[in-house]
Amino acid sequence: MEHPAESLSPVATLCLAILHHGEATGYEIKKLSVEGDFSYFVDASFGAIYPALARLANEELVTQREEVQSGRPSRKVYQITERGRRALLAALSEPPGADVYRSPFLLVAKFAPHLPRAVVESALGERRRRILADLAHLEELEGRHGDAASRWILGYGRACLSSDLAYLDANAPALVAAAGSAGDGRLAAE
Amino acid sequence: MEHPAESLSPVATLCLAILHHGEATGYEIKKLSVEGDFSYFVDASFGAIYPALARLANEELVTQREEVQSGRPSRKVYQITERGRRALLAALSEPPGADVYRSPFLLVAKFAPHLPRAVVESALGERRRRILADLAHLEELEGRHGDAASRWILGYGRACLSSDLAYLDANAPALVAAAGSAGDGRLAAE
DNA sequence: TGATCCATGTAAGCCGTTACATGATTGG
DNA sequence: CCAATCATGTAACGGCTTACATGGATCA
Repeated sequence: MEHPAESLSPVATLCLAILHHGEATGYEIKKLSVEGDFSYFVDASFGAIYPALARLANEELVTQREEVQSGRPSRKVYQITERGRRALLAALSEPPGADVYRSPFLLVAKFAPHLPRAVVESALGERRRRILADLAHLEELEGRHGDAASRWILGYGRACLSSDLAYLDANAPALVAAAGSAGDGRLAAE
Repeated sequence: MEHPAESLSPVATLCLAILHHGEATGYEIKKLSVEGDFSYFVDASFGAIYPALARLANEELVTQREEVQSGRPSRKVYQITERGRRALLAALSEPPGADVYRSPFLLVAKFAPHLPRAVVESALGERRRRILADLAHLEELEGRHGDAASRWILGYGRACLSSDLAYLDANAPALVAAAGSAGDGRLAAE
């Protein structure tokens, strides 16, 4: 049960990255991956995390300790091992894959001339709301983070979101104006 | 063979979106999804596109015409139908999913203190190169696009990439300085 | 002469989501 | 009293990637 580790899956990498900072349960890893400062990497579900942790334990990249609790289900607390640390650092040392940006919103924007004004407006509004929420969340995270690298990446995120918001605010009216300008008969309207 | 369309998969949406602008073969759709101005939406492979087109033809959202060529394999040219247009516009009319940003690079950045300087430097350099390439590519696309909506989304992309680059240029030295500052024994070095 | 472009498709397999199963405790 | 939180896991299903199979034409 000790392969040469054969490179980690994204979820496994996430688990090790989080455990590098301290022990945690699967449940906590999930929360950190969604709300914490790892959400930019992968956004994993339980169905992915639990099996990944089991595999990591099998390969001895993590160890586990069971904590029986009264009233609550018992929790399995995982710790990263020396081998785990090495595997993580090795994975991070090889050239990182390209960043991925997928935007359903931009597709809507591209089709603005073919869509009703209301649809474009609500997509724009929803997007703005989300950027604002992310920004607020980011600033909250910035409040409670000491190490330089964390502040660096949070700053990165803030820079991107800010310019994003600026473009949106400056150019939303233009997109709304373009909406519905192509004659498409009557759309998906009922 | 005519279900109520039951909402489109991302790849199917991509196909319809491209076909909305004019007929194309599976091969061409792939190219446009990688190089063209749809790459921000999904980046599909042949193994995803061909079956998707077959399904769309089955649901009568597209039609196909076979063009026999001498010397070359014959090509299947697809056209979107009225039903296809309606299905696409209906899909785009419901609230778009959240934009996704996944960054292996930021994970490397977060672990900078635990990684050798050379690793951090090369990740930073690679990222810079990619942003520059994307920017150049974007400007090339901007040169040959008439409609307002296309220019809008290209401008959006340019704004994001520019601020991205600016942050990188301003803050790369700080990250390099932080590299290797945590004592990790000897890393993944052999 | 060897890589790349054109061009379609299938099959196996991975990786992950969703839904299900279970159930006490705490907070509104 | 109802919802959410804590907590782990399994099973089914889906969608996409990768590799395979095929092969002439063009370009360096």
